[in-house]
Amino acid sequence: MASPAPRLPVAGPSSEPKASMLKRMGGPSDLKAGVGRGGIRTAEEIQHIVHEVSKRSKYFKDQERRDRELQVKVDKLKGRLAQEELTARGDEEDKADAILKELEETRDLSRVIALIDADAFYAACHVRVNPELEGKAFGVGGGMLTTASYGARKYGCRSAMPFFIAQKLCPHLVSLKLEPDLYVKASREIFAVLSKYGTIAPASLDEAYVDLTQYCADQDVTPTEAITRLRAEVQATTGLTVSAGVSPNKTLSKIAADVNKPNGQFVIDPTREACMEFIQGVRLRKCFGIGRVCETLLNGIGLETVGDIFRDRAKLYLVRHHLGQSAHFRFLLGLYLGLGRNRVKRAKRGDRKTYGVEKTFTPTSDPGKLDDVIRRVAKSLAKDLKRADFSGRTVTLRIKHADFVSVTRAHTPGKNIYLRDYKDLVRIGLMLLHKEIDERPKLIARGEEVKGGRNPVLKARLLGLRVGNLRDERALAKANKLDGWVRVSSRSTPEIELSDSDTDVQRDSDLDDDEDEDDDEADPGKRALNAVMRDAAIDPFADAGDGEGGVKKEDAACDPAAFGGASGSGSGSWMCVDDYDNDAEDEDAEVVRGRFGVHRGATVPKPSQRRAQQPSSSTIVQGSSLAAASRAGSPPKRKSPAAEDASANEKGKKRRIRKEEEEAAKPASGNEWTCPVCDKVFAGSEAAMSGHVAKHFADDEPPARPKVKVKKECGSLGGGGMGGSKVSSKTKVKGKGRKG
DNA sequence: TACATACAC
DNA sequence: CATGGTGTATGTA
Repeated sequence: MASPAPRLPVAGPSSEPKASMLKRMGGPSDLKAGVGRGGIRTAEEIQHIVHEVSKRSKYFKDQERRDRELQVKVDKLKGRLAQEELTARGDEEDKADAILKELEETRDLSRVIALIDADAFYAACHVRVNPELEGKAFGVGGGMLTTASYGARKYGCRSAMPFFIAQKLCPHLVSLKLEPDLYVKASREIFAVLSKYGTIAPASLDEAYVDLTQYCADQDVTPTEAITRLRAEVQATTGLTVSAGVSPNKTLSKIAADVNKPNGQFVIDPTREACMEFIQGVRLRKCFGIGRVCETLLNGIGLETVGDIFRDRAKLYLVRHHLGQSAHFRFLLGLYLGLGRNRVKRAKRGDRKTYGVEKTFTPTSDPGKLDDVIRRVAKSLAKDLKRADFSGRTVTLRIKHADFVSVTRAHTPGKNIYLRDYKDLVRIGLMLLHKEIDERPKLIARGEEVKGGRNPVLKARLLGLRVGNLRDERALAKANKLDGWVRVSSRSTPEIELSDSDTDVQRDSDLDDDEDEDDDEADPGKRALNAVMRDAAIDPFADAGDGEGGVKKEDAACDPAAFGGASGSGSGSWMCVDDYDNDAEDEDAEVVRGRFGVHRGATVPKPSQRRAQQPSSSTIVQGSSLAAASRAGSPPKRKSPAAEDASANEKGKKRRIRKEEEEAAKPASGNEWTCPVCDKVFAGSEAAMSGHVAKHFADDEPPARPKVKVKKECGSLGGGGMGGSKVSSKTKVKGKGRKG
């Protein structure tokens, strides 16, 4: 901690901003954002402006809190390191070297993997349709910028930046409305071209991995020639430019794609030397899976680049159990070696684990408004589940308090109770929310810890629901050779009546007017596109089981084609399926695999259960039991708002709450649009849309022969971490279906 | 199972 | 005035 002595106050009451905060608030030094080049404003200027505009916001305060907590972590880590060094045995480097040697043996330079990334994709899509925009400074999206054109980036505007801040940086900045159809169309065009060069794995609307190995062999061309042709063809046929990175694995290609962006490429030769040389100087933050926290921790003990991992391998070894998941020792060593996964494979329908919807609104404490948000969210989620034909056992409520601190609360009605209907979701969502609201004052009175400040009245800025422990109704139906649609849609409805008497659901009808664009029949043009995409994306039989709805556990456990992905990453990981290719499949190798095909640590994740494997005879929802369970757990009736205000007063807090509530619970940003594939509504986020729509593309893949799925694998690194994955070695399922 | 955190896009 | 939404993975209890 030793924070620097305060400097002279600069304009206003604020003291000198901390460097970590400047960085946190998205200064141009954020390496991940890849800013730089040809800026009109200096980095300092941008940071200063952003800081000035941000510093009094609640968001900023929250970021400061996180920053402090992170500093504490760093200090702790430093302390541990110092302590470990006192008792070090001196063989730490040897230990690390032994692992390096082990990892080195898994190196596979045989494949040609490319990562293609469109340049300022959303902005480019607009320019394509409206050439006038060329060179102009504009942003796409309302409240939050989804993308900034290169013209705007020169001023420091970046994606994920709130528009009002971007405007401070670039006063003449223009904001364009999101037009999803535009992006989806362009994306499909791009992917269509990519597919001509090999199998692809979309990571988002504008990014995909392509396996060029076969293409290079067939055409007898070098990787450089292949990627040159590919990029030229994309530009010629779509009018959009893309950047690319090519190397023997996804890890390196991802980083390489950034090197000559925009409209450039970087190819790493398939030699150990080239791979290692390339990655040595790379800043840790540039590596997939190393986020701000991990970077900060590593910086704290003196590492800045990938090369430093080797230099400081003894240090890393000493604190290997305190690095957090994202910086797992083996993962870092693998990174240093330039290893990475090299299989390009699309995710399947069955890989999905949760469905969720969340909504931000202007912070409110009004119980009625909060209830309404739950209803809206539940409605949207129910629609998603129905359309996708999934149901789930666990419902998780997320509450983000007004101060940006969030909590989650989950409920699983019962072992065999699978939910998908609106009323069930609302009931559970409201139950969880009310419990939270009601418990809060008690906890505070008792002096216990609570998130979101000490006010007994809960004030939220976001509510969301997520359903997990999914079951693929479609696969199930198919496996049972039943008429899935009939069975599914008629089943879960009846028990709803049981809940109709519940006080909470009475106002469901209110909902219908106020929201939801169920108007599937709205825009004819959009409808046509929907149809096309839906057909392509949601093959009713895809993944439904090839006659085997469930996968036997043993099979699943041994499928090397694990769902791997970069772990920690959300949608990203989802698409990056696979595992580091390694043909040396023996027991020993198994112990060694993990994120890079290397298993980290001693923990071997257990094969996760296949959800489609439950006996189909179970009903989707056992109506009466659900209703009963729900009632049993239902919280006492809530106090009136007036009573809650009274509590607030006790606490000494004012009642200006009233005022705020007037307009509360309105969407924070007016920017809403609908996914052309499934009609899901978004609030205006490039990433959300990207991740979401890309999944439809992922689903697109036809069922590969009898396939076994696995789960767990993933090695990841990320965020959370990386997990180790375990892949078993023995079976190489290259195709043959197995199963008994 | 329940919850918190980290990460990606 | 003011900072999103969807999803995955992991550790820990």
